Amino acid sequence: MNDQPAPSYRPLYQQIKEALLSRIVSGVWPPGTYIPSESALSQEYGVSVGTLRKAVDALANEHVVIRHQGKGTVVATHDSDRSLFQFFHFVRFDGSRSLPVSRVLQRRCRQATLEEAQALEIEEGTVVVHIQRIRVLDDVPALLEDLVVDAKRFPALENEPQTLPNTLYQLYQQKFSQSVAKAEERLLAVVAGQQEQKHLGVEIGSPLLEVRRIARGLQGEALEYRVSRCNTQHHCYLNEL
Amino acid sequence: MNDQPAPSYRPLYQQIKEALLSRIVSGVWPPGTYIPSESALSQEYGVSVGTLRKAVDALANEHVVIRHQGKGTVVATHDSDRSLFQFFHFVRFDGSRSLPVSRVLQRRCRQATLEEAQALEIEEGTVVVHIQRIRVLDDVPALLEDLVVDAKRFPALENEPQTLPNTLYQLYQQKFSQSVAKAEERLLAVVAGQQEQKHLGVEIGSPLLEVRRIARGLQGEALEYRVSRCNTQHHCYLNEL
DNA sequence: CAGTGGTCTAGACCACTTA
DNA sequence: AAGTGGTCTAGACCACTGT
Repeated sequence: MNDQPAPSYRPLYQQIKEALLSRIVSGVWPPGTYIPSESALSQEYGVSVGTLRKAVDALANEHVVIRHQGKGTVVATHDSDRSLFQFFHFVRFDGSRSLPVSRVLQRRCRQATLEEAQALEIEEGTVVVHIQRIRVLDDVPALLEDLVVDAKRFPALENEPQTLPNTLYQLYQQKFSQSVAKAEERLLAVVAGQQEQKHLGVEIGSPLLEVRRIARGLQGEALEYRVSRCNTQHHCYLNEL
Repeated sequence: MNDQPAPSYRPLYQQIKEALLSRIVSGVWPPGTYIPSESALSQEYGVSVGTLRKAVDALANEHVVIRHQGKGTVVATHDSDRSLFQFFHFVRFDGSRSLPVSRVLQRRCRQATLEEAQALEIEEGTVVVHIQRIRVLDDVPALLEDLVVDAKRFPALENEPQTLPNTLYQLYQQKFSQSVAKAEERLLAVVAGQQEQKHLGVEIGSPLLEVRRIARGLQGEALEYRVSRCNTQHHCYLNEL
């Protein structure tokens, strides 16, 4: 997405942005910690405050850090209110948000299918952790989700405590040091099968909204491939352009 | 969306941003024209170049203007490549874009339904122009679109030349001085009916992706309400987060 | 070459948070 | 009151576009 086309000239603030990012990625500044003040950082890097600000601005725009006037700049966590809905677009028809409740149906290791391998940019047959869950919105079982992650990147995820947190990305961040920073979603319409009939309470053949998401880390690595099938009788997917 | 909560303090660059915007809205700087240089504007408003830049930056971020290094800053038009795909999210499954070709099926004036009136923020029964068309992607009739606009805002739209341009928003801008700046889309899954069977060549009861879009002008006024039903056999809706 | 936007500087002051 | 990010200034220089 942010491909620089053979730069030949690289603005200072971009170099500093990457320097800061590498300190976040490497774990020097874990999520939730306040990074040094702008004046301190500008001195450390030997640049003006204005230039350093542009670097931090860029990170703030990508939700990697969050600024708080008077307090400081914190590395973003997936429990901060703001970040919660960057990846969750299902709302009531009037546009109001509703918090999902999750129930895990299945959790096991297996080999990646071709589709999953391509999405995760790994070899077909690589061992992945597969989790299936339903998500309840306003007491309606609205989504049936299947997601896979590379087992090497998330060791022993299948043995995590029985009650997985509602926001899985928080778990990825806290237990596996993997922060989801962006994602691509492909949406299409499909028909409900037996599984959806059973878990979502819809009739076989009824239309569902399918969302295929590739979630990516701070440096664009594919972390998770997720397929959600949603009953859009009571909720819809909202996108603002 | 950009609601300021009783500011009590209003940064200079925001005031200037609105001053610039009002000159665009009022037609002093129509779409496609280059606005004065940053130094000229900074002198006119009696602020520093840096402050004026922040104002223009804000407009550029909202795609109201487009900067061109070495040339100047131009008021955005709907034919500029960049702006074309802000509102068109249908792609092939590999993510590559494909240009739509449109064919108008119907065009007439009638009274707004309740749903349309609410979307357009007008009274139920107000006269609207209703256009129905199909859009072909890669030689596949992929979308069936129904859209309505307030007839008062778009006088005699129903009498426009038989061959409406492919990008309607370009027409809105050139003939009616209405620039679409942002939009909200609600996505859900529906089943195909007779109309979709006839025009999209899908079977009755097969699943379709329905997109309900409210397109808004530079100041947030609802300009158009559009419902698209898409056959997602060969294309999908792509969203990057 | 002149003119544009893009980067960078050094410093002042303001608004907000915390102690 | 001290420290943070947010605004604003005035000016220098760089990269890109036209003529």
